[in-house]
Amino acid sequence: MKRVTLLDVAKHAGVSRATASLVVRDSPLVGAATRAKVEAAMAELGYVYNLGAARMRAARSRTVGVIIPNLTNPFFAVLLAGIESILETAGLAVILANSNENAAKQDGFVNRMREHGVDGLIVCPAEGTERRFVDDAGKWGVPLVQTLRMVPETASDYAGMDPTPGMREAVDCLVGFGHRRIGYVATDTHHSARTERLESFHAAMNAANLAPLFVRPLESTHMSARMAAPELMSRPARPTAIICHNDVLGLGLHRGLCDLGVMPGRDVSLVGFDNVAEADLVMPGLASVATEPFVVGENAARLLLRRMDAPDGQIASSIEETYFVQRGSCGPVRMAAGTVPA
Amino acid sequence: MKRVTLLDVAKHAGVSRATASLVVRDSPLVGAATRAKVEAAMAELGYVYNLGAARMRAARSRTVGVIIPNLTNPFFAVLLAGIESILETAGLAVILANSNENAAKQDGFVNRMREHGVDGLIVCPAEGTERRFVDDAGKWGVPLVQTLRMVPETASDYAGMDPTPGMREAVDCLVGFGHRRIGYVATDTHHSARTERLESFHAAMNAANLAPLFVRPLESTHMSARMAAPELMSRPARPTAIICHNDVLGLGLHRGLCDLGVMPGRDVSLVGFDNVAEADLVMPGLASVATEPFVVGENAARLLLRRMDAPDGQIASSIEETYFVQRGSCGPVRMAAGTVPA
DNA sequence: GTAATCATTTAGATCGATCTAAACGCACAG
DNA sequence: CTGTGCGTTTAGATCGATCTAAATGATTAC
Repeated sequence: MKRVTLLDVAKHAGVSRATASLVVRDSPLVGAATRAKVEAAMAELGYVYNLGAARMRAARSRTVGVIIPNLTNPFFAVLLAGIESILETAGLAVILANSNENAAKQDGFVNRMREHGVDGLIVCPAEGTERRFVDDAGKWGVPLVQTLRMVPETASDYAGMDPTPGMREAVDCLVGFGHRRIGYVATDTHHSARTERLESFHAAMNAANLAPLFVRPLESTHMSARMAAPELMSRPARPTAIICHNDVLGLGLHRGLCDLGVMPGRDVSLVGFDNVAEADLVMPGLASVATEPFVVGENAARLLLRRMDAPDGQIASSIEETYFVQRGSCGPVRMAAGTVPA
Repeated sequence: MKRVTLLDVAKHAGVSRATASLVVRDSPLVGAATRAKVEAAMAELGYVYNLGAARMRAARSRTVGVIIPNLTNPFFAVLLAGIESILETAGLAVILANSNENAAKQDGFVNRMREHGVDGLIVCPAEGTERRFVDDAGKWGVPLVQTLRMVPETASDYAGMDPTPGMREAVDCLVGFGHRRIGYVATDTHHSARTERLESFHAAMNAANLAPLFVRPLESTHMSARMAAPELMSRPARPTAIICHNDVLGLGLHRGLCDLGVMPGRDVSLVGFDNVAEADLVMPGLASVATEPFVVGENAARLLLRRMDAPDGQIASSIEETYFVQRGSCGPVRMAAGTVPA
């Protein structure tokens, strides 16, 4: 029992192989009667289209490579879900790879994907990705969309978000509550998203005529933030409010503060970033700057589709706005409980 | 500027196309000197292997299809990460699809993956998947591994976990704390994982000579569990402990109880399932039955590799144990605060 | 010196689709 | 009746690898 090929279908339907090929490709050239005959034959024989063979002759493989730095972070998982939903609708299969923030591994994946003949690439670049990475894709003629992070000094389509408005609202809210000693907890990995958020923090502080109390880099895990809480709170100039680069850090710190008996929103105000589902579950709720990773993913996929359509079109980008979601973890500054006077 | 083919490489290295082909496939038949020459030529010309062409002649496509019911659930995302890590090491690319718990969509994906000529399939079957689904895969000769869920009355390799020991420990812990009125919150989707956990709950209760106080199905979201808290606590026979089918429900309920001023671990004991990272962040920590989705994913991938190696080998399965992680959300039963005497 | 063995290498057919360019059938104008 | 145009269909070459089976050359055996 051999594989059913297009030739078998053609014979069974009494047409030529070429005609059968036109039918599977939904060509308008073929007559309605013939199409019906061929489709019947396909159903009867249980024909399965062979994309591998197709891709050899045609250029397209109906396949897109997606490289994500860390699948276990729900934020990226949701981004991926957004990407997948759009590509799926467009009839494109997603070839997935997890770079684990490893640029070398990422290079390997791109090679593998070239071997697979992907029609395009969506990448959230791992830390330390070099310019060459993006340039090469251009040289090879593989449409590339960067998402959430952008390799410095590179030009490609980009789907991301703008932390500025949300950060501004967050700082304004804190300032409105009387906070003046505001610290920032960053990640210890360096990429454009880190820079972007940190810069928007500086800008917002500037606009409020304040200087950041500190910028503290931490490994982006719940545990490291939780462990860092005592150190952050025992500084000589104790912060009255802290903004975190993401909710992983925000939630970890939330718990770390609770461990110390320091109540977020009462004893110190706390703001996260990403507004993950869990931010609304802790007590008090973690205020957070909201972004929609699913939508960013959709945008990235749409940019890629456009690029595949017009490889030489103008470079485009799509930036999602952010906004501040206030919850119990932000409250008025308290002079009383053990705080150092301003 | 045309694509570099194996023939170009062969010419450049002064060997035949066949020899070059042997080199790219790491065949032991080729001499060391020749191999070096060819590899140099490949590097020099910037040759990229064309998997599409290869797969046409050979059987393999170095590609595996993975279908997950819901990417936005971190539990599945981690499962996927585990699968990816093993397949990646084996040099297999992952073609990803998100069924969204939709069996019809899932059928579509399998077709698409057949078109792509995947060498195997790892599926966590969507709710309502029919027997036919698994049988078809067998008929088509596509190696299939089911994971976390198993379509009833089907035979295939399977990587899952056994809730029994963890559930037993959880119930024993609660009973040890004096609890006798124990309720269970299930999902409203029906699949083998739901049944398995519910049955292990019944078994554990039975072993403790207790009857379940109630079994309440809920949509598997934080919000639905949070909203259900008042109803659960205002029942005529008020539970002193509740076990939840997963941590999404557990965390949602945790928050819902806090909203009511009912303190988990003091006023009511609460147990979740999956032990997601966030279970340790809420206050008090959510006790949970732990499973390692990453490991289950790895197991699934390894089973598939074995199956691809030996298509006619014995059907195998790999079951991860579970264990109970006690945290603040479980504590001694309190007769005082508004509880109905046993 | 010839034959047999072994490790390498190769020519040519082949996988299953798509492409190109030409052919076909039919209608209609001249 | 021939020629032109249009919508449909087709033969045959082609994509880039792998397979089979045979050829090659070096080494050892007799």
